[in-house]
Amino acid sequence: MKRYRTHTCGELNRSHKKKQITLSGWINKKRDHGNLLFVDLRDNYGITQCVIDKSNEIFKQIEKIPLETVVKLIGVVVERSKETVNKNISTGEIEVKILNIDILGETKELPMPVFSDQEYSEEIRLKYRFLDLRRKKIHQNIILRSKVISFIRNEMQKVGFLEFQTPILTSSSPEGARDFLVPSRLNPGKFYALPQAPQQFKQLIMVSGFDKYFQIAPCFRDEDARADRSPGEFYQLDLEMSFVEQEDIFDVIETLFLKLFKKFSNKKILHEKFPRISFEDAMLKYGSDKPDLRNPLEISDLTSIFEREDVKFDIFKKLVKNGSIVRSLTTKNTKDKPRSFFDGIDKWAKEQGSSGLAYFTLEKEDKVSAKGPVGKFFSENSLLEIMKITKSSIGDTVFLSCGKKNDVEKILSIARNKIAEDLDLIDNDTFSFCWIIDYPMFEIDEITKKIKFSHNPFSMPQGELDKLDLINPLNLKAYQYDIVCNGIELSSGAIRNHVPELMYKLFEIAGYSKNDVDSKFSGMINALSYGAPPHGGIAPGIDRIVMLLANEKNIREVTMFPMNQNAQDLMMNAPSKVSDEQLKELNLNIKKNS
RNA sequence: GGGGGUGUAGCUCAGUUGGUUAGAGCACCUGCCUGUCACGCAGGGGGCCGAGGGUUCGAGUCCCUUCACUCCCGCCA
Repeated sequence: MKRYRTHTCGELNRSHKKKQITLSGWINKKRDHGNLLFVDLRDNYGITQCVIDKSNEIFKQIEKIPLETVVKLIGVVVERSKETVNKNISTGEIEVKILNIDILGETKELPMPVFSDQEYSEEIRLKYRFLDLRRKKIHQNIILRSKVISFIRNEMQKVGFLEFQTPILTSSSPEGARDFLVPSRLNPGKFYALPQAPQQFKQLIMVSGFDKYFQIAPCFRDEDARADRSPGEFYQLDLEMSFVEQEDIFDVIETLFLKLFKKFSNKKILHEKFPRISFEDAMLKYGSDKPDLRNPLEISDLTSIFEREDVKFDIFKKLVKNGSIVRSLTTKNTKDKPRSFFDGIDKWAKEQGSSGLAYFTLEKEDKVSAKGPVGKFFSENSLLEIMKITKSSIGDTVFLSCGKKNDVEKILSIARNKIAEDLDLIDNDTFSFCWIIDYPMFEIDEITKKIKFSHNPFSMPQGELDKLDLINPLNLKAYQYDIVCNGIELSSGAIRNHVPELMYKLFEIAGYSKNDVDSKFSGMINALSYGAPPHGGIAPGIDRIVMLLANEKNIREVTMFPMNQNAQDLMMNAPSKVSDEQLKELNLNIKKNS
């Protein structure tokens, strides 16, 4: 006989009846009828109802055992009568008549209940994460995460990818996010950085001839948290392939994601061949490079309408003359919505810091007209043109935003989400994937007005390498792509620049001298000079994939031991002060008053 | 760094216009109850109303400051 258990709490059924068994687990819930006591015993695998009555001399003792005590009990499996079967649990056909019980682990009074589905404050959940993790929903989420990662590993290995580990202590890089730094004891005054991603290493793996690499890679970025962004650390399915073009990477990911999302979710997948949308189109039609394609609303450019003589909307016309643009969102068949609906959206837009959204609804009696506060400014011909551009019809409403391009894109992007939500246009039972492609290589930094890399400095520019227009670098597009699902950016990737001479030129445009590149990216630039294969890759975020599959809005719900928003681990008390001896060894002084 | 929300019993929350001794459910303790599965019933203990200051005859409630948690903006190649 095994010491702690013969079965788990999730496996007993009618076939075990009359058997004497041993179970170990936590007391999830008690229902005390005075002379009859039900005890729900829980472990990782499920819940088993155990029962004892006063005829047993240990009845009084068991009555007093608090919830969440760990016990071992010996009992006999009894089939339940039909009326008392519980269909909600896997063991609901039977119960266990308790013969004896041993307490294995006592509990203090609980800071939070485990059996309840109630929501609790993050503070208490994170401090007592080990209790929180016993709760059903998050327990299942973490198991899902484990299964997802195993599945990915297995699939990647099946198609010939090799899994490698890359260093955790590496060097700081000037591009990208803030680094986490680790002082070096043996090299006083010098620091390691934790990798923001194994970017240079995975390219070096390609130069080393391994052809296809992947890793479930921890990534560290010292930036502020969001609901879908852990402070500090997160995981990527990091992968890189040699001798490939963009579409080869897309194939690998589409195949993997279709299998993965079909296996772990029942939701529909909107397009099995993920649409490719250029960055430019995405910014025009959705105002964002991470569009939610479940949302049918689209944006159109109506700037030219406000250059017409027969349009009298003078405020917008004047702004357009001075370089502003006008874009619109059309909602289908909203003519019967109350005035308060439209004004509510305008008010909301103003709260978001924009100048608001003008709107009119298309009508037709004898001729086409526009109803609404600004409707009178539009001639019939201009309305017909608007209908053509926006693909709208009579009964639809056109919302207008006028301003600088960035501002218009921004407000219409969030208005698109807001209006779709208000009108309930989003099918929550769907995954909508798409690729955003053709990112510009460079962009203008709004603050410094200098040219900087818009995405990844190691990306390969598009076009014949000897004909690249380096004079007008803002026109350069890169083999750089994002994959988006339901409006969530899952990953960026790129075909890499494996030509050192070109790399120097591109970095020069972004303001890095040859010496800068040689010293900051020494490992990689050096390697590219010794026969580097064309290569590319991508790195989808594991946490966000699991969030989508678990239908969770917060990354902490799929992370076993997350930090809070201030990047503190309330359970382990990290970060913490260290001793003077430790500091001395590392040659560090802490500034006073800080 | 900036903006919003929340903070009352171990936990989840209610608390009216500023007015007696701050309530409920769960948990905990006592008692009753042999078919519950969020069991039920009766009773009990448990409160620096996040902290500090102010207004007032009187503050959980109004004002100021501050702290914690959270959401968002900035940031995240």
